[in-house]
Amino acid sequence: MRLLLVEDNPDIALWLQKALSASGHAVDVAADGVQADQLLSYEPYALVILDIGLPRMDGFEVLKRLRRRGNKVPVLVLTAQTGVDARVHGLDLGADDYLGKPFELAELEARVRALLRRSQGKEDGALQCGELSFEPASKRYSVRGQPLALTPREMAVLEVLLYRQGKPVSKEALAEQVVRLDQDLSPDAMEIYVHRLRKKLADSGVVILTLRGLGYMLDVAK
Amino acid sequence: MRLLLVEDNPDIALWLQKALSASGHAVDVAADGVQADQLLSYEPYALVILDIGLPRMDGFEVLKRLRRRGNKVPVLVLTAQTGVDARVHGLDLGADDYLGKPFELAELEARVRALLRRSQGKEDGALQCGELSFEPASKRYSVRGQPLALTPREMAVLEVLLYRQGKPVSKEALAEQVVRLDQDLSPDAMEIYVHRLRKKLADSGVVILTLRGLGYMLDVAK
DNA sequence: GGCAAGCTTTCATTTCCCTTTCATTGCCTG
DNA sequence: CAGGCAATGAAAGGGAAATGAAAGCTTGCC
Repeated sequence: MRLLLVEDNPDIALWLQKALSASGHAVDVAADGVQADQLLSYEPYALVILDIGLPRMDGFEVLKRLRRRGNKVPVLVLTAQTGVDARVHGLDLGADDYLGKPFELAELEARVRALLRRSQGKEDGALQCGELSFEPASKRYSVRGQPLALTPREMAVLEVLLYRQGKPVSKEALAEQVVRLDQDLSPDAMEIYVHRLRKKLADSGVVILTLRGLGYMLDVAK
Repeated sequence: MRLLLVEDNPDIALWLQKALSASGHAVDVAADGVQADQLLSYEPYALVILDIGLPRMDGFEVLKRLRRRGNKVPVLVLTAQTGVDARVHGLDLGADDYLGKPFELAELEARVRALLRRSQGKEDGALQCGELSFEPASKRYSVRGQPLALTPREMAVLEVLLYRQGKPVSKEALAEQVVRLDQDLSPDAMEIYVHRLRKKLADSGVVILTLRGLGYMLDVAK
């Protein structure tokens, strides 16, 4: 994972950079707020470790500007200020975690792991295939940002196909995933849903292929 | 929003429940740690207010178990212990904010608002959607500056929809956020509130869409 | 060609949602 | 304390969308 460490004290910066590199991360270091702000506006990072006391632009300002640009990257704030007010301030600005100095290296590493894990977990929230994307949390599909109106059954079928994109799914398997155990549904009904889905997905950059005798497969259109 | 208040002192519990209910929240009360732990494992809350000194299981343990289950609900910790150690302990366990006893009611309410706002990923004080705006501090809705007359239930429903604007909210989820545990309300009643809200929001530039099978969604009118 | 698998349309049924009505409750006011 | 009023939510009827069976048609494979 690629991290940005924003820390003006060269000793601490070097110490943390070494430790985090040893954990297998790629660590960039910014020594002041302006430099951090610039890096963050065009480089993609998986995590930011942000000191508050910085030359030229303080950490709160860096954070505020970051969030104002709509960047959702997880931010771990480091600070010597232990007051609740400072913590509340940081969290209100969109920090994801907070660590007061001095801290144990082990604790920092644990929090970095936790934040990365959490943000990775969020990403399995957005399934994509070609121009089609799916948000499991809200059960919504969209094509190039345009929401796609699907019926519940259609959503269920498409979801299964999406999770197994590039792999064939038999009609029987589909039927089992789509209805509850206590219900009875002929696998032939899948043909109807696939038919309706194909119409609605006509210009979505995604197609449902038929693999005769095997089932259906979601794939990007060519 | 539906809150859980965990407080063993009946006087304080009643006082806070009344105050928070007056702010338009649905407030359940748990009088000991075990009860709180059980409620938190199967009821959805938007916020937890957690006293530390509790019978049967202390607040730290409740918090630890809550986070271990992966529950991310915001937690505001109340405590008579003013030491930094206790505070750090609570925050390390995953508390989101910290308030020492005694406290002003106004401060508690402010922190509750801040946590609710932050947990929804919003940064502005006033929630907005199209021409409709909502002031959390005073619980007032207005359209183009004109105040909107809503009943308490209508406000509660609209608030939930507003916090999740652009995302569908099922009737069941709505019902759970709008009423307390000891109340009984059929999800079908949501249809009535939505119906009444739609009439009152007729020319507000905001519509409540029906996503069949999914729920309702607040969106700007087109 | 023949057959099986899949495609498409039709349509009755079911499910979900909208809307109105009305009994009940709690609060305000005289 | 009575009467009025607003809020609430259950019930029921109507209607639109979703569903899935049936049946005829098309396509691919031998």
